[in-house]
Amino acid sequence: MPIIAKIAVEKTSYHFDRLFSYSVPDSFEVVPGMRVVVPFGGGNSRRQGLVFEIADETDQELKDIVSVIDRAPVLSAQMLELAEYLTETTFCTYYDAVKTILPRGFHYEISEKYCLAVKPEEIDQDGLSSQELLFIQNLDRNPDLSAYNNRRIVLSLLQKGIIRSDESLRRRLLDSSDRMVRIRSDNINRKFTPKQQKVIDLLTEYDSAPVKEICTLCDVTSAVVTSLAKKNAVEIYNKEVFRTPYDDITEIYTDEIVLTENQQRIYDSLVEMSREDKPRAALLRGVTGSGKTQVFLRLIDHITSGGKTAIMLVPEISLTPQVVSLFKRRFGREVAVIHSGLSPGERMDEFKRIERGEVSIVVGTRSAVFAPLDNIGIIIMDEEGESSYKSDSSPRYHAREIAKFRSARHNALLLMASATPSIESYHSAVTGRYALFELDERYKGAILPQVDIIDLRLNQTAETAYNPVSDILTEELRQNLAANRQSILLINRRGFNAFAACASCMQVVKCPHCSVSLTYHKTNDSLVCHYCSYSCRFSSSCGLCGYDKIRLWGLGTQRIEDTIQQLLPDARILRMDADTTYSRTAFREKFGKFSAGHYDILIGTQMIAKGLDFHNVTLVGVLAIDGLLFSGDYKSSERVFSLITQVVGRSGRGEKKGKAYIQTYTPEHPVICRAAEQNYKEFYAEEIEARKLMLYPPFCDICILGLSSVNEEAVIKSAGILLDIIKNEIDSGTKIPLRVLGPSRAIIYKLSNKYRMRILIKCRVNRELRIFIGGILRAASAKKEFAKVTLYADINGEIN
DNA sequence: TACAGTCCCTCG
DNA sequence: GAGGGACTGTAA
Repeated sequence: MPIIAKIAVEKTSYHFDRLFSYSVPDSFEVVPGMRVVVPFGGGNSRRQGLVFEIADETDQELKDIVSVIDRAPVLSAQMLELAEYLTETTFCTYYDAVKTILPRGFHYEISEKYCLAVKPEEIDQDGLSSQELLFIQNLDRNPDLSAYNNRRIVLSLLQKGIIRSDESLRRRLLDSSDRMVRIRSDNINRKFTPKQQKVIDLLTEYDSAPVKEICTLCDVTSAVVTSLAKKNAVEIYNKEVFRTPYDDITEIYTDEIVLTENQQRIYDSLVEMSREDKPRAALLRGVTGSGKTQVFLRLIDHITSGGKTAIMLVPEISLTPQVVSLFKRRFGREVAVIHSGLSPGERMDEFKRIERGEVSIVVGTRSAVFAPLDNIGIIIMDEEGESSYKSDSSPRYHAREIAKFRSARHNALLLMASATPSIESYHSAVTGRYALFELDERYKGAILPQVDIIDLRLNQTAETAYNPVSDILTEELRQNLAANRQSILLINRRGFNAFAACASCMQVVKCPHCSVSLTYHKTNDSLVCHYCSYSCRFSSSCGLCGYDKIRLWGLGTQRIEDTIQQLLPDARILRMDADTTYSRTAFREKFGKFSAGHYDILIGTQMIAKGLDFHNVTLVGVLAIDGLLFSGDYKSSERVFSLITQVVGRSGRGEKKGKAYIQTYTPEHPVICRAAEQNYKEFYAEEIEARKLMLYPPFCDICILGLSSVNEEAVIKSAGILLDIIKNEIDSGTKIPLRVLGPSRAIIYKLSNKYRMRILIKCRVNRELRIFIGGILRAASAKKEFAKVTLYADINGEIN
């Protein structure tokens, strides 16, 4: 009975995706987790696939697997289970799930090339169309000719036997490898040429060696080794050389981590929880600077010395280089680092090191939650409320959900930590689903900064009323500068002015491709779209009314930099935003310089708010945060509270007490007030009431069905059809409780020339609901009206 | 009668 | 997303 393999096939679309069965020819050795090449669809085009299951029952005629890519599985049974979980919860195809888990470097690209199957003079020209003849002529000149655009011609020529396919797998990225040779002991008693014998002698001694080395030692060319390989006397293989990032750290610090009494108490309880050997979840809320990292290090020390492994998730590596180097310094080569800044090769190397069990600790961003570790004892998520843990492109997973799944499979402890946990997580903690731990004091006796609100409507004289930086804050900056201490100013908008508008007709200058206003950048005197990067020369004449009255309004980082420089000409100012700091290295370098005291004032967007310790910063100013409060998303309060708390937390981390000021036009806003008080519990109490009232998470889940298209009519029409499908499904007796809102325009209706609509469903996410949503997506995307429309489902993502 | 265009279905 | 079959309209 032929063996059949159930295979995830690449390049399928969601509405017909599933595991496809193929029969495995006897000559192939195939186990789950291996990648194979299979024929797919009517044209039997070659596709990659990954074997999920092997079964031996056979019900029907199946196509054969064409070839096997891997010699050993690239995904373990547990990782396959994880892939299945991803497809079910994020509505992606099986192969997309595989691609998400495997690093890019693993992906092959199948290129179908063709060559002539007969001699040119033997071609019967009369039997061919002019297009076919042209194809053959081009094939001669350009054998790489893509079959993609000429499918019909290719198929017809294949059928006539004039061309044949010359299939090859092209790997996007090759292993960094050395060609190695090893002896095959069963075959060494045959006769060899003198040169070959020399090689065999050397290899009997060393067993294996790099080809290069053998050739040098025996003074032969690699041809000798190759011919030995042909005789099956030796085997040539590739040795992988591992490139480890952050390898520059050589010294390992092993000194005892001293915990404060509170830290110790929490550590002890967490150790106790981890001993239970069943999945547990805990939330650690610790104010900025309370030394959560020390607790993490001790915990991981404990877990790994017990033979288990650990995953440490951080929101963004470039924002937290200190955490990484801390781990590297403590655990050395036991640590693998995974994040988006790695080259594909580096990523693949780290993946392999983890898979082979060469490391016991993985530190990384969102995708590190897929690290192929075995026997996981603990998963830690630092800054658990950060939005970067949620993927905003397919598959739209949340690292927290994946972490929960994995901790359940491994009976591991999941520890979430933050100064400002997400409302959902804190709710789970106070209602007892997670264990709750709190650290309300800063480490080493440092105290939280005193925070004052500056009401921009008051406190200003007539002349200074329109200054972007208030008199009080200016004076504080001056004093801090005089005292030789550093200051940080947060302004959540890059560029010089926030927008440009005509003073005559009051129209705001908008991006031609997006429904957002353009931001003025002084450096090149241009208006820039922060969403699609469109830019144009600034002109003061209004395109709509013709008057020469375009004026600039609002604040950006550049404007603040200019203003401060004028007010405090002696200050050394560093500006950090996406314009000045586009790379990881630029980021690290700038932070290093500021830390070393080369600058007095740091001005930046939210990228400066997180993670780092500056001991000489004693003043923080938050400018123009009001806009963020009204962004239309139910998470906006949470985001603003967290951002203010984090940036304010940069102040007074050393021995000197810190101060912070929040400039605002809405000083009575509860979120601003609670942030100024640094009172998370009160903020939570107010916010949870609002969520309950408005029926937002955690009191329900929100599923967004998003549609986008360059064709405005198509997107509006398909949104209507989507709503009909949902209504039909509900009428036909679905008992799932849910509320459907919309369709409505996305907050940014037009983005990069695509029109965007959405339908919002308030519901409770469970298996039944996911099947319901999956069914709707399948039903919709199979319809012709959706041909030009991109459709996706996102659960508890940002409402945009 | 031959074909191009279109709709719709399937993909193992 | 691509191929293929069935069906339809149209030119000769």
